[in-house]
Order: sequence, then structure tokens, then C-alpha cells
Amino acid sequence: MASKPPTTPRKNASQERSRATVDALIEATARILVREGFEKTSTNRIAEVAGVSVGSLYQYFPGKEALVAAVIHRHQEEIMAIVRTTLREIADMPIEKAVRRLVSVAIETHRINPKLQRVLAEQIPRAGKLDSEAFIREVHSLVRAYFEKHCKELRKIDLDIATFICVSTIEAVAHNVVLNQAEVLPEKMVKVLVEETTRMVVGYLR
Amino acid sequence: MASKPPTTPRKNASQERSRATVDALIEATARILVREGFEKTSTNRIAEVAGVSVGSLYQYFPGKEALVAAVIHRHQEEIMAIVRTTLREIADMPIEKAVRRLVSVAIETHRINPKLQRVLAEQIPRAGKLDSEAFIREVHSLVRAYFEKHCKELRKIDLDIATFICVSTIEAVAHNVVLNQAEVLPEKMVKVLVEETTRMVVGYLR
Amino acid sequence: MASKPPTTPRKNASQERSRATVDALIEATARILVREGFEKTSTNRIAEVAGVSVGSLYQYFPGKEALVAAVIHRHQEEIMAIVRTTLREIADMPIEKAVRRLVSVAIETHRINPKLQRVLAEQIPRAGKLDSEAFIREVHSLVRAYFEKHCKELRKIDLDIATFICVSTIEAVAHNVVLNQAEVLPEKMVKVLVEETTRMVVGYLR
Amino acid sequence: MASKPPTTPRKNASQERSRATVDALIEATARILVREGFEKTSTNRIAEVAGVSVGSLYQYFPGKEALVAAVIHRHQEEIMAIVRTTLREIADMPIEKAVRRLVSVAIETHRINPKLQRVLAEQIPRAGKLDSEAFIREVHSLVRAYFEKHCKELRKIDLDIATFICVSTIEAVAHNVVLNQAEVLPEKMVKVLVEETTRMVVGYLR
DNA sequence: AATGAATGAGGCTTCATTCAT
DNA sequence: CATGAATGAAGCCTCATTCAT
Repeated sequence: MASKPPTTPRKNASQERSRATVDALIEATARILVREGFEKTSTNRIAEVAGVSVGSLYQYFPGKEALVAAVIHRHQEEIMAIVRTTLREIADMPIEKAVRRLVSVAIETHRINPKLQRVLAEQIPRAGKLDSEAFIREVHSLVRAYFEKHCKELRKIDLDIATFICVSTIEAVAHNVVLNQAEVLPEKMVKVLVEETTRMVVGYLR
Repeated sequence: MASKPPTTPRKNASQERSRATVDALIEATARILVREGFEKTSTNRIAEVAGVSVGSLYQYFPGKEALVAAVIHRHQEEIMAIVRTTLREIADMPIEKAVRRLVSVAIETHRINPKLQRVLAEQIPRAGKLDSEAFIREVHSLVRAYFEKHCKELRKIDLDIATFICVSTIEAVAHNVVLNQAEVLPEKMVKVLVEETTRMVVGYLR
Repeated sequence: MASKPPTTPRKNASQERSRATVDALIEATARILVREGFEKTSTNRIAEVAGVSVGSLYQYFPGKEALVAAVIHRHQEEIMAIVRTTLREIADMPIEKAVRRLVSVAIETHRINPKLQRVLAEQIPRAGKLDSEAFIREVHSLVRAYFEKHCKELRKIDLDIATFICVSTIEAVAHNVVLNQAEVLPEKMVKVLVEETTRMVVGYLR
Repeated sequence: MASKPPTTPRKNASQERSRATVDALIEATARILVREGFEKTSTNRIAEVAGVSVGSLYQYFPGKEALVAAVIHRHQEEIMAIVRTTLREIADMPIEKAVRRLVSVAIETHRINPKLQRVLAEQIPRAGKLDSEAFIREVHSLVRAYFEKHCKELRKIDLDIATFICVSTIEAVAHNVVLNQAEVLPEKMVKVLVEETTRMVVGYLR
């Protein structure tokens, strides 16, 4: 049963030196993922870049997967923090303003570290599924809560379906704007896209 | 050495055999990707499953990447064939009917081989980027052509932007319906989602 | 369950080159065990001494244990061949002559490769238990068959117990003569020990 | 720093603590050897099981070998204590009674901790050879002394040879009874084996 | 003394690729 | 062309040991 090494950290690194080592390892992993790609991300290389020995790596992580998982986790936490803040900010806004803000923020979050984003997108199916599901669920529940609160502004509509469609749409546009259209997209275009996406979503909701 | 004149052209025979070998190799690669995952997809294993020797594999493909690329290519051709057919079918339909059909087809194509889809999604950024870009460009241009033809049904709108948003949206919904909501999504729900997505997109376009 | 690599060969090495490689690997393992000890017996070293690459080693054996097992097996076969021959030779001899021969042969077999013997003795509990049990069982059944055939020369006695005690005794004396008393035991002493052991065993049996 | 005069001598206290640590380490080593096998017996694991840090381990022992050697030593001392006591007990007994007792005790000592026995048997050639030789020599000299004292009961015989053969035999029977015949040997059988072995040895000696 | 984080040599194993047959 | 044995670089991981605190 337990043939594969787990993806959870080995120690709870309470001491200071430990903590620094753990951080260095996660940071190194993220850097290598971005700069050299997943294939090059070996435990020896991670240790080297982190400035520690392989032994230390294995003292805190059961293997490469666990490190990638930690990077994913850290990244998702970063994004979730923004999402939570945004949802709080828009809580009382009317839907048009709220949706516009959501679309903008979605694009902004995708711009935080597009390369890491892209590499992680490749790896999530493998290493971060559980984490990702929780992540997705939280996003959905926050958005749904907003819709619920503002249901008077909406036409009669199943909130779960509306949430599903809107989140998918906004995420997809943001993803494609940042990752597929590369970085050569003029700022003006982005503004237009934000407006258009907002228009579509809002038009759909009410 | 070859003193006896062959009745079936030597070349044809060997061409056929080559073709069969190549197909077997691609098929084996796809199967292993789906059934055993990318990590287990080694050239030796591919050759074994294809029923040929590793040597033969290297006679037809320069390496593992080429095989994965071939699988991606084959898969995308399969999908493109459907997309092209669909666009031809809807060419003269009014946008609502057309969009509804597009959404349905998008979901259908994602259902062709979700596991392969998922594994390839992980690998495309690495092995199939070029192919994928061509793929995306063709989809966009086909959809844009449809919009152009039916621009009288549309409000005043930048066709590139509309295409970008609509394709992103439809693709995202289809992707999430199939891959994230797993196969536990009741058929009825799918129909509703098709309707809702159609409503959003059509509402946006006109 | 299948966490540990098995100790059985991977391929049945029917082809000639394969066979040579397999032999070289087993031979190398035996040599290293004898000359450098178990601790130094690493897969890389074995491959090196065998004059092949590690890759080849793993083509035929799933790991170090399997190689040690193969050495044990080969060694036991060698000894079993002698034991079988001896039992056939003594089949019609009276017990005194027969026992004397058995004791002599036991000492001889222990002298075949004392160092290997010693190293294997360390490792048998780990890697060769199954093999060893079969080995012991065969020895017992051969000796018991002799006793059965010659039961008229024996006093009334449980043959299984007699076999157990006699085999244990002869084996122990031979083992200690060769391995513990080192090689500094004068030949004359050995002859005396053979006589004395024979006397004890024969005296016990009749 | 040490301003308060201790009521219990500082040195004693620390000596006691040291002693406890040393014992804990040896005990832990023995336990791991028995429960997890030699391969799993690492210094880190030993320290962990002993409840001390690796650093402390190295404060008391120069390395792993020393710990295994200590376990062997302790175990042999345990057995030697029994052997010495037994030889003292049988000092004045006639040989038949004495031999019977020796055989029984040999089996008993092998039963003390068969698993440890077995693991140590694997390791002794490596780590405990010196110790073992002293052990064997002492056993021989004690037994020889008994024979010398009782030589009137014996036929004319070289005492060294008699000792060698008898000790080998008794040890071998006890070893095989306990380790090879596993624990599935009915008690009745053991009694018979004790009797038979005694018969053989005594028959040989007089 | 005790601690335990850190080290890194070295063992194990896989797999893309080559090449003699 | 096909075969599959052979290769060996490169990755994974453990563990005896050290050393700063």
C-alpha cells in the first residue's frame, strides 16, 4: 500500500534553523521549477540551490513530490489570500462593479508568477490534486455566498450553476489572457477584455 | 540478393509494415500514458507493449518526446476533425442554435478520452506547444469566420475579442464539466449547463 | 506486499551472450563476497568485477539479494552433487565404512571454499532460507534412506531422530574442523577426528 | 557554577546516568536487531529507540560496530554465566548425568533469545570474532577440566579431541533443535533428543 | 555532557539510447 | 530492417558521523 512516498512534510520544523532550511528548500524548488523546468527539478539540484545537503532535504521532505506539493500549497495560499480579501471588498458592491473587480483580480493573480503558474498547472494533476480541490471548493463557496447575498440583483437562477459557469469563465479568460496570449498583450486590450468579460457575465446573471 | 521479382511491390509491403509499426507505437504510447501514467512511459515499455523491439522504435522515432508529440498530434487531429465538421454544419445556423451545438460538441470532445486528455494536458506545455498553438489558432479562425459570416446577428463588437472570450468560455466550461466534475455529473445537469452556457454566450454576442 | 525485490532471476537467459553475462555476475559476486566481504558487495562493484554495466546486472537480477541467492544456490548445488554421489557410493557399504566416508566427505565439502562458506553462512539466514531448507531436507531424506536400507545393522531406533542427530553431528564436526580450527590443523589430527567421529556415530547407531 | 555542595556525589550521579545511557543503547540495539533486523539497525534508529540523541550515542560508542559488539558481548556473558554455573553444578556428577544436564542446558541457552541468537550468528564473524574465540576457548577449557577430573570414568582418549567432538555435537544438536526445527517441535521430542544425544556422547566417552 | 541539524559519500536503480548480430 | 543485450549517466535515497549550540 505505502509504496509511494507521501507528499506531506516529515517534521514540523519548529526550531529556527529547521524553519530556515525548509523555507530555503521550498524556495529553491519554486525557482528551479520556474527557471529550469520540472524535468530538471531533482532532489540534488534542489538541495544545491537551497544551499543545503541532500540529507537535509530528506530530513524535512520525503521526496521531490512533497516539495512540489509544498510549492503548490504556498502558491495557492498566496492566491487564496487575495481571493478572500477581494471577496470581502466586493461584499457590498453591486454585481457589475463586483464582477469587474473579480475579473481584474483574476488576471492580476495569474500575473503574480505566470511561469510558476504554468509549471504548477502541469504538475497539479499529479501532486496537488487534493489541495487544488479544496482550493476550488473554497473559491466556489465564497463566490456563491456573494451571489446569495445579492440574489435580488440576479434573475431567477440556480446559484450553483451560476457560480460554476461564472468562475469557470472568469478563470479561463484570466488564464488565457496571461498564459496563452503571452506577455505581448497591450494593456489597452486587457482593459477591453475585462470590460467585455464583465459585460458577458453580468448580462448572464441578471 | 533479391533475385525473385516480388508480385507485391516490395516497397508497398514494407511501407505498409512500417505504417503498422508506427501506429502500434503511437497506440502503445497512448495506452501507457492513460493506463500507467507519464512516469511509467518509457521507451522500453512502449516497444514492449507495441510488440516491437526498442531498436525498431528508434528506427521510426528519434526519441520518447517524438512519440508523445505524435500522440498529441493524433489526438488533436481527432478533435480538429470534429471541430471542422461542426463548424461546417453550423455555418448557416443562427447563432443561438450554433452556439448550443458548439457547447455540446466541446463537451463531447472532452469526453472522448478524458484520461488521455488529462495526461496530455500535463505534457503539452513541454512537448506539444507548437502543435497546440496551431490548433488554437485554427479553432479561433474557424469561429471568427463564423462570426464574420453572421455579424448581422451580432451587436457591434470586435470579432477577435468576441472569439477569444467565447472560445475561452466554452472550452473552460467543457473542460471543467468533464475533468473537474468527474463523471459523477448527472446527464440532466449537463443539459442545463449547455443551456446556461449558451444563454450567456448568446446574450453576450447580441 | 511486494515491497522487497524478489530473489529470483528476471530472465531465463537462453541466449548465449546473456548466459555468459549471468555467469560472470554470479562469479563476480562470489569473488567479492570471498575477497572483500558482504559489506563491500555492492551492485556497482559486482558489475565492475563482472566486466559488465550495472544496467546489465539489473537486466538479469532484481538486486543484490538475488545475486547472493544465486551464489548460494550454485554453491549448494555443488555440494549436493557431492552428497548425492557419496550416498550412492555408500549405499551398499556397512555402516562403519559408510559413516567414515560421510564424515570424510563432509569435511571435504567444507574445504571446497571455506571463505565463501563462511560468508554464505552469515547470509543464508537472510537470503537463502528457502533454498537451504530444501537442501537440508534432501540431505536428511538421503541419509534416512540409507539407514532404512541398513536397519538390520542398527539397534532399535527412531530413524528420524537418528538421522537428525547424526547429520547434525557430522555437519558440526566438519564445520568446526574447517572453519573454527582454521587451516592450521595438522592432517594427522583430521584423520583422528574422522575416526573418533565415526566411532561415536557408529557406536550410537548400533 | 556548582556552588551548592551536592549530597549525592556528583560523579556518582553522572556515572549512574552514563551507565543507564549505555545500557539503554545496548538494549535498544538488541531490540532493533531482533525486531527489525540488521539492515534496519542504524545509529539514528538506535539512539531514537534508546531515547537519547545520536550525539550521545557517539559519546559512549565509537560507532555502530561497537554497539553490535557490546550486544554480542552481553549475550555471550549471559550464556557464559549459565555455562559456568552448570559446569560447577555438574563437577561431581557422573558423566551420564553430567552430559544429560549439559545437553539440556545447551538447549535452554539457545532458547533464551533465538532471534537475537540468529541475528548475532550472522554478525559474529564480522564484529565479534575475538570475543567468540575467547568464549569458545573458555567453554572448551571448562569441559575439558570436567573430563580431566572424571577421566577414570572415561576410556583411554585424547581429552582435547573428546572435548572438541562433544562440544561440537552438543552445540550442534541444541542449535538445530532450537533454530532449525523452529518452535514447532513437541516437548516430548525434545526430551527424546536429549536422551539420544546423551546416549551418543556418553557411549562415545566410555 | 546532551542535542539534533547538517553533512555527503556512496549505495541502489531506472531508462533513453546505441550497436553488434 | 529487426532485434534485444548492453551501456552508463543520472536520479533517488540512506545513514554513519560531525559539530555548533
